[in-house]
Amino acid sequence: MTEDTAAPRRKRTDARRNVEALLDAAKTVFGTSGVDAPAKEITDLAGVGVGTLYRHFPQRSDLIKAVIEREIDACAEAAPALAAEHAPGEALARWLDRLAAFVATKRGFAAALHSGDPAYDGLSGFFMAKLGPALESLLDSAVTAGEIRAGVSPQDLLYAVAKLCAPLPDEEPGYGRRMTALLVEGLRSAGR
Amino acid sequence: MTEDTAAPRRKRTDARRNVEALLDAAKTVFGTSGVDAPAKEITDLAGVGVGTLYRHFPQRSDLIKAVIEREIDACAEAAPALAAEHAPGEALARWLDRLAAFVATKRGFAAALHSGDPAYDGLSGFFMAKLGPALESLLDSAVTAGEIRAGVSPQDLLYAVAKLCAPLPDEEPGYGRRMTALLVEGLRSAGR
DNA sequence: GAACCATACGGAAAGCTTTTCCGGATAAGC
DNA sequence: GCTTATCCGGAAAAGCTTTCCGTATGGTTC
Repeated sequence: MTEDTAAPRRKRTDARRNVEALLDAAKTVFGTSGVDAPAKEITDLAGVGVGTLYRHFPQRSDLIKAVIEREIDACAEAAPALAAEHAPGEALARWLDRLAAFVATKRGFAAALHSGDPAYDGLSGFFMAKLGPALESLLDSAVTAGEIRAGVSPQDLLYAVAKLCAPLPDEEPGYGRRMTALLVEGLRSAGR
Repeated sequence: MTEDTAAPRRKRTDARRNVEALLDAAKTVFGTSGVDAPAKEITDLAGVGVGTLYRHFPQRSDLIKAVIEREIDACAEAAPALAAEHAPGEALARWLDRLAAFVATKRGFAAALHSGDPAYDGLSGFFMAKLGPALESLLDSAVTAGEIRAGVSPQDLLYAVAKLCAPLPDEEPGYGRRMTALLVEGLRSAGR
């Protein structure tokens, strides 16, 4: 039903450029001032008017979603490279570490996920859809190589890491990683 | 340094009544419309003007914090009763279940905790301060009774349950509890 | 390379929410 | 009952997101 053959027109270049500029600016601002930073700050950094922001991202949450989805994509895309460069078990460990770092660093991600705002309902689905296959492939390889016990669901592991590594105000550093390790330990023993 | 002896005057009764009404109304509204519900909705339900709300809770987040802290208190206070009525291991299990239910049910709690807003910085500290001792006592009893292995830090366990049970949009029901069980499993095996 | 027009831009204004302010009310103490 | 510190209520201020629309501009066509 999608008519990709009859593409009527290409999107204007300035429009595409502005979208990129907005995403870049938003990523920066979210990093420095948090996801609650006023939209003005983002448009100023991007050198663009507010109207332009809302043309491309009708709601504020759309921009946040887009920034996060971009980073999830980057995380998923890191898997093949790791699989090619390292032994299966090592590749899995490194990827999980990258995931943990992403979740721990991007405070806005945890905030959006737990906000309860319906606008972000699709986010955890996207997270799962993109990262699930990536993790599954790494997991399968590790299991096949006998470096990891079978019986671990990629879905469960993904959520668990995402949740455990979400940063809390005054928690000791390294908590997320420690707990993740403990969880994997549990999964191994639970695997019988 | 606190001069509780020289209490100059008692807080007016209507003031205290309004604070209670506001907390009750807020709890209800947060439950039905979420923590992002407009303040107006709360003051209307409490039968009070906005000015009154802001007199007692200078910032919106103060009200949210107060509601959450109230529930944390209730959770902590449930521990002694459970300890009195059940065997140590059972009491621990039931209390953890209550904690899990609290975290899973009160979406606003997870949202506040992960929001990144400095206004909620003290919240995880309060959570730990109130619930840590409660859990520690239950844990100690269970360990002493030989029903639970030693080597589990109350702090780690508390945070882990809080994080794992925080609800995500489309996650399967029971995930939090399943993961918590897995984690305890891991802690047991890690206890050597 | 000029003219046309669909598409995109910018920023002013509207719409909501939170937060402040202050004249008027009312418990508490005498 | 009178006094006074404290509190109440809601109107106004402030701040943010979102809408709107006249203007500008990239793409296409001749």
